[in-house]
Formats: sequence, C-alpha cells, structure tokens
Amino acid sequence: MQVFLRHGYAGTSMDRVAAASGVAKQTIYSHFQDKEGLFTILIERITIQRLQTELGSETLQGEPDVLLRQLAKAFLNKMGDEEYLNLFRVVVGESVRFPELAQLYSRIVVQRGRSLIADYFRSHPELHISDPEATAHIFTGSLVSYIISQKILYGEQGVALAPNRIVDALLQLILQNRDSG
Amino acid sequence: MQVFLRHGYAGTSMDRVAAASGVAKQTIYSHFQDKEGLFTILIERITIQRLQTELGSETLQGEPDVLLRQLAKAFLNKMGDEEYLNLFRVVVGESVRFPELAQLYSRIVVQRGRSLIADYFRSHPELHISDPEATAHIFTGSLVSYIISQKILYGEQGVALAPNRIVDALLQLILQNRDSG
DNA sequence: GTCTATACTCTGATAGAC
DNA sequence: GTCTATCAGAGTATAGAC
Repeated sequence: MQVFLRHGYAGTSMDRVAAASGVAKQTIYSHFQDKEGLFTILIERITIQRLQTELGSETLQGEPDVLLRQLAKAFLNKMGDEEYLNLFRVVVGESVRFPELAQLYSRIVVQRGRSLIADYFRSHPELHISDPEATAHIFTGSLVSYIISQKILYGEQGVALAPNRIVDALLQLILQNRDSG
Repeated sequence: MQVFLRHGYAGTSMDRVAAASGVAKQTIYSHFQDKEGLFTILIERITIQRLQTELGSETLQGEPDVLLRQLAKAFLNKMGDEEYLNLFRVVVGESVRFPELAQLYSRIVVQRGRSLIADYFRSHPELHISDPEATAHIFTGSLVSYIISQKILYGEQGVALAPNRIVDALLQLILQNRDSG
C-alpha cells in the first residue's frame, strides 16, 4: 500500500510491493488476482477505513461558530496528513484508469462529509441558509482546495495563505446572516 | 502531450509518444534530453499557455453580481474541458515526483487567478470584504473543488449537484453584506 | 538494436496444523 | 503423514528507455 501511494499505479512494481510487505511474490499472487486486483482492493480498503477513522458518522451538534471552526480545523488536520495527501494524489492521478475507485472515494469521503454538514445547516434554520447542500459544498470545498493549493501543489512555498484566514473568512460568510437571538 | 495527459508519466511510453506525434523516436531524443526532460517541458509549456488562453491578465470590471456570476460560469466551463481535467490529473498525480511542475501550476494558474479576484474585491469596498485574498480563495476554491468532485471523481453519477446552485449560493454569501446603494 | 525492467509463472524446498 | 501456506529463486515473454 505504501508503495502504491508513493509511486502511483504504473510506477509500482510487484517486486517492490513484495519486498516492502516482506512476503514472496508468489504469496501475493496467491491472494490477489493480479496487479490491478491488488491495487483496487488496497485503495478500496484504505478509503473505507478512512471514513471510519474520520467522522464516526455521528450527527454534528453545538453552537455554529464553535462547531464549524472546530470542524474546519479538524478537517484541515486530517487532510494535511501525508498519507491522506498521497491517497488523494493517487485517486486523482488514476481516476481515468480506475473510475470506480474515484467514484468510491467521491461517495465515501466527499459526499458523506458534505451531507453531514448539510444536515447540520438544515437543523439550524437561524443561519438562514437557503441551499444547505450547496453551502456545505462551499464549506468543504474551500478547505479541500486550500489543502490542494498549499500541500499538493506546494503553493505554501510561494505565497503562503494562513489557514486561519480561510477559516475566519469562511465562518464570517456563513454566519453573517444568522438571527442575533 | 496528449499521450502524457491521458496516461500519466509512468504510463506513457516513448514509442507511443513518437507514434502519436508522427516522428521517429530518434527525432524526439535529438530535441529533448530524455523522457523526464520532455515531460517537464511539455507540461511547462501547456501550463503557461493555459494562463494566456484563460485570463488575459486584464483587470476585472463590472457590477459585482453580474461579473462574478459571469466569471464563475466561465471558470466552470474552462475547467470542465477534458484537456484541462487531464492536465490537472497529471499535475496532481505526479506532484511528488515533479514538485517544480506542481509549483509552477500553482503559481501560474491558482495564485494568479486568486489575486486577480482579490484585486477586484479590493476595488469594491462596498462589498465589505475584510480579507479579499481569503475570500478570493473561497470563490475559486469552491469552483475548483466542484469540478474535482463532479468531473474528476465522477461524483455527478452519484448525487449530482447543479452548477447553478453552487454559483447562486456563493454569490449570495459574498454579496449579502454589501451596501444597498 | 541493446539492455534492463516488469508482470506473471513454475519449481522445489520448508514449516507448521491436525 | 498429509495438507496448506509460504518462500526463494529461476524462467518466460513482453515492454520500454535510449
């Protein structure tokens, strides 16, 4: 898995996989059909595993300004992890060759997170959010694209943009229309 | 170039490059140092070329609600183009192996677009945007992540989210605090 | 055309489970 | 003693960089 995440599908040789996992090549081929099957199952496994690690699918509760800020921070932390970045890189990089994996990732990670937040927005009508789904996308999307531009495209070595500024601006936009009561 | 964009770096053979470009392999090696050099120069070239096609680096002008909507639509159109999607896939997928390319992409495409919009926000104080740079990131980032989730991760085949809903929600958030005059 | 890398297979040997 | 899983390595056919 580490090898695939680091070198991508085409850049990974079965010899290296065997060496890294400490087993004989033959053993791998007795458990998995071929390279493609191994890759597919590994990515599937780690993607689903990520879901459980991340959001225990609990419903979100708490004061909007506190909870949303906390959520944003947790989100940035999780996605900033090197293993997570590599998973994203591989899924995006191989999305043409392995569209089912990309779709799995989309369903499991992206859509799940978005609807969790959308539900939260729906349960807080005082925020006056007319389209919770779209607003939830803006919330998560701003954070995802921040990680992409800073950590994946190494934009932080150019003009760095502090994470707090994104979070502050985002919360200001989302909360500015709520009832004062 | 088409071959690299479609199959990634490791997945591209020089034989195929030669066949696709209609020249002999030897000719390629007489013009470029090696596979890595060819790849680097091609991606550099198309990235820079994209900049000019996209935003002629003109300053943005016009009424916010009109201009921003128009800008968002144009943005979604450009990024939804298949060649553009493939460029993004390759740059992200190879960002560990070719960090300079990722950074070039970040500087040329991401940061340039962001500061163009930030400048526009700065020139419209009636919008009361306290952090133009961060807000510009939210604007572009929401659109980029929309394209990623819909077109790259094929999320549109799951729960589709109409582009208009994103744009509407985004404009509502950004414009809701402006002076009525 | 050359030389290397790679996906995948075949063989024979080793070791533990019952 | 048989069965099953594993291992190490040689071997094949093909693709690929140059």
